[in-house]
Amino acid sequence: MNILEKITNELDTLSKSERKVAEVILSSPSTVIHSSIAALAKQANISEPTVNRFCRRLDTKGYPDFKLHLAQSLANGTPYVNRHVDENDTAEEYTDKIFESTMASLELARKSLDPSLINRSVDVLTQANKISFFGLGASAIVAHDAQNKFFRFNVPVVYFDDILMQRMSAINSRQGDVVIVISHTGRTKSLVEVASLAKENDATVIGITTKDTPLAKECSIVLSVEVAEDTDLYMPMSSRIAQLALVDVLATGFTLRRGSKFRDNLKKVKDSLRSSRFERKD
Amino acid sequence: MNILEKITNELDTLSKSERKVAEVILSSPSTVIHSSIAALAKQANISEPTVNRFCRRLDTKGYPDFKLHLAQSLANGTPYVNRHVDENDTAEEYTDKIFESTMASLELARKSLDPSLINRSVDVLTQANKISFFGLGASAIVAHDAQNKFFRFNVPVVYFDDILMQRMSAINSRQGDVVIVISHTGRTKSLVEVASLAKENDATVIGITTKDTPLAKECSIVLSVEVAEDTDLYMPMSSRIAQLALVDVLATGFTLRRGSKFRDNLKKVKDSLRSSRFERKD
DNA sequence: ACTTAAACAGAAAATAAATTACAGTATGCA
DNA sequence: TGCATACTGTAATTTATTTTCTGTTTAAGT
Repeated sequence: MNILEKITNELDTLSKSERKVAEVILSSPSTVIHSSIAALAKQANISEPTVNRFCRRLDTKGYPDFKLHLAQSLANGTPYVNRHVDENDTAEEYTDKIFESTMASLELARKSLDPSLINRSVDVLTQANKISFFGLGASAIVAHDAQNKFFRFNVPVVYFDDILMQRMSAINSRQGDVVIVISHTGRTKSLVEVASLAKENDATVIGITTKDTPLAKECSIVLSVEVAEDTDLYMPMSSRIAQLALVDVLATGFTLRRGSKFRDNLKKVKDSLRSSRFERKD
Repeated sequence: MNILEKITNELDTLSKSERKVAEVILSSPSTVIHSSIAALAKQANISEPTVNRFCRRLDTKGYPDFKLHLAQSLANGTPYVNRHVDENDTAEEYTDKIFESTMASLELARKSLDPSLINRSVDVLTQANKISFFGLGASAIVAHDAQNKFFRFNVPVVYFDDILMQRMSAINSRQGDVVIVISHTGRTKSLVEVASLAKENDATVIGITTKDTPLAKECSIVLSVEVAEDTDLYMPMSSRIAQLALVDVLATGFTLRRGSKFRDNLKKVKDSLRSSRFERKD
């Protein structure tokens, strides 16, 4: 649908010169929609017919038609593509890029999720005797957040970001318990061990991780969250946000499954905070 | 903004022939974006220059530019809107809705941010002697995450989600210290007090919060993150994700400001984790 | 009702843009 | 090494858009 995504997807089927065109377009799509084919060709240092061939390869009728598609893709507020931050970006530029990349990652994550697995996870969670969330580093934050959410449901829930506590907790788990292990890489040794321990003790292990990883192998259910690599600045960025959104999904699924009476509970929890806050004047 | 609306609005300022053009366009805009100026002129039974004049009257540069605007208007308005989860949604439905709402919130948050304030915040952060992140509840997670990030920069950074520790830390702050206080509502009493204490002790207080709130009043810099209300299920959802994205922005700004040598540091931090992970086979 | 200026509309010319046809060059494979 | 296929660019062609200019209509003022 979105032509920018399409360009990104087909980058490797393009020829050398066509890729130059693609790069120019991806780097500043909004400029391109106001350029003639000649201007774009010059920008990319290639000839005009190459631009035309590029357009056709993307199943458009020609350059004007391509621009139309591009304009439509841009119209949706934003091109949600991963755009890399550049050394000389202004605050506005890097802010935009980060937000856009985050949105692009969420889009990708959503597509990679399997609803039937989410459904099964929610099943398992609603029937759990105890729910544990384990994560380390950036994923610890996600686990923490998950606890914060599920705690409101008045179900037994714990969260640990300490590997010893995680091990002890895993060893004490039993059938009917659900252990959710969160790790983007799926390769953190101690977490894989924890998952394995929990599994040996008959807990249901749900992994929020990347598929085909050592951790995924230890899980009863793998909720695989695909995320464009956060290579840029050596920090986990999009991965944890996608994981958090997934936690929201699970929590929402949980409340829906529990029915409407249950939701009154949530209101009570929320209302309990009132006295800790300054009143709103309006 | 939307050119179709604009045409409708300006119908009466148009001349007779131009109005014919307008009518043809309004009656089937999607055909028009694939028509040449000649085809459209013929359709409306007027001459080509008239179409051109019509386009200019709508503040476009000419016919091709007009088509671009039209195409954008036709593109599905806003793709990412807040869609409320419904009682009977399937897993797929509520997953999609939550992800989309999250993306919509990010979009909104991005628009509401003032780049110059981000720039100032980054300035202040790079020159800080000490950086502290404070939050409670869902915002504690954001503060925790922020610590996790800034810690990698090898700068003195602390995070507290305990109100006593926050108070003590705030009282011990001094000029040159930066205190970042995170609260979606901006009305949590103890956090407002902490901000106030820090301010009295000459720390620079940056608030990640909503504008025009008691907390915002206590801050030297307010990074206001606008978020569509999370009323649905009585849980903070989009707000914390937008805050996290903002933390990413600040962290990124920080590394950019510090220059390229500095980034080698980050790589070292990342590499230090290697031995804790299972090797990748590929 | 007539005059005059302004706005309007279209024909034709000029310009600009996009596409095609073709030819040279590179690339990979036998 | 030779052949075939796929790329790429130049130049020619076609198509599309814009400008200029001229005749016409419209409206305001006398």
